[in-house]
Amino acid sequence: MNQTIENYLKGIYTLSKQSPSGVATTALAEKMETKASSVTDMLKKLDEKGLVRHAPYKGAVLTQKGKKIAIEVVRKHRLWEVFLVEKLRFGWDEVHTIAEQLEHIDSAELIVRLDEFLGFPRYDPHGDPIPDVNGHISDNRKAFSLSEAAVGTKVIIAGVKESSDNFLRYLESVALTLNTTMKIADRFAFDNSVRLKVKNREIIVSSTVAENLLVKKGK
Amino acid sequence: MNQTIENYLKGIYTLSKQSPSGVATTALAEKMETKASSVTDMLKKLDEKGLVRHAPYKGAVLTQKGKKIAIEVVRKHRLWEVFLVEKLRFGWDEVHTIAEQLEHIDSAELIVRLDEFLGFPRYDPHGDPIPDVNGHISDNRKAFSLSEAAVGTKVIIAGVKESSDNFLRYLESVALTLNTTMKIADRFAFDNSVRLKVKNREIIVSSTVAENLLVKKGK
DNA sequence: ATCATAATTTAGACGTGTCTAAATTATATT
DNA sequence: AATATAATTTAGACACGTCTAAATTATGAT
Ligand SMILES: [Mn+2]
Ligand SMILES: [Mn+2]
Ligand SMILES: [Mn+2]
Ligand SMILES: [Mn+2]
Repeated sequence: MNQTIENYLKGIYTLSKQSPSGVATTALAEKMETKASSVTDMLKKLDEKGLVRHAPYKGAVLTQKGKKIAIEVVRKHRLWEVFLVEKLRFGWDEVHTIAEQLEHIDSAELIVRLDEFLGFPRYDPHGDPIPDVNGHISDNRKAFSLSEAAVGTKVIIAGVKESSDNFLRYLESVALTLNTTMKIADRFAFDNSVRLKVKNREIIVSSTVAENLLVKKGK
Repeated sequence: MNQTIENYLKGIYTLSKQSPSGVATTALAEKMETKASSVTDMLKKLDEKGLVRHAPYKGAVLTQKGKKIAIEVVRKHRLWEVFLVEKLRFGWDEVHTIAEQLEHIDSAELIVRLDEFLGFPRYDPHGDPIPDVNGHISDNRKAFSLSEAAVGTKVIIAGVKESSDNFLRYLESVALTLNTTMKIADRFAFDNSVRLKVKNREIIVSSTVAENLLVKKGK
């Protein structure tokens, strides 16, 4: 299994959450930073290999075999991200491109040992759940978007919807990092921005930020 | 810089210790597990890129630029080997193929932090010196072959000349691992096999083993 | 239902790294 | 010095992953 194929499978897997009936060629092309015609070529190959079912003009769906590989890649990606942040002290905005490479290292035993070395983490540095060795994903966070949190409640940052480096760096700079507890002080009707109380300080975040920040109920 | 090129440069670098005037196409082909014609093709490309000087029929020599890259790859390979053995508890015979992949991860900052995380190791699990960040290799082991050690002297295992998995597994199975202290009890003239005293036990190793085991003076 | 537009696929090409078979050059033997 | 043999390069091909331009199919607005 090579890198290109693994990256395509992961891309299809990610996009299929939004469009379970079939991932569009154009959407996948954008995700993979390539051209639609290249995607079509690759989908044909993946179909021949039994990793994807590709109905021309109808989009692509992972087979069980393809999904299994995709989830394994996600597991490896997230475990390496934990390693980079917890052991090598990288920031959560710095680990994506490195993990993007490390996820393709081909050694099952390596991942078994890495998992153990890290203490069997359940979530990655962005709050995303780490699939177990059988590919099962259990997300116990009960997370919802900050834009849906009721005014007056306390919440804890549980993850991000969007994990672009820009967004992560913004959050880092205003000290809104994973597991931060905060109180929803206000939501302003005119632009849906949200005022938060974090420890001793207050901060107002835009509706876009609120939309993309995942929280869970706090005490 | 891609994997194939890095592997070729490393291969040329390793072989050039035996033949500094130029690495032969055939030798490189065997090392790279490919055909001589493929090697010729690649040497032409590397020459064009300024990484190698290739005089047709005369062999290949690394340029400064090529040597720099080769040594960086060696540095990364050996640091990852230390990680695998020291942190993930792999055996020294299990790490080569994994490090062969990890050495190509492209991130200078990653290696800086890995080096620090490992406590700036000077030698890898096979006793080979780890080049520093500037590509300088300092080998303070003063190691020599066990086959040259005088009878009656005490020596410490400092490394291996040949690091095939088979040889490493043999050494592991007879508990002749890095930093083991032993006394040269005898060398038998008829086949140059060597009797060693290690702690409370005795073991006889063949001349081939003695030839490929590096030792330094012990107390 | 027709037509314009957008999405997708196909056709033909290219760079990379590899191969086999044939040609060329170096080397060793006589 | 001529010749046999080994080493090396060249010629031509192929799989992979990509591209541009052209053709095809789907969609939705009228
Ligand atoms: Mn990747
Ligand atoms: Mn992540
Ligand atoms: Mn390698
Ligand atoms: Mn080593």
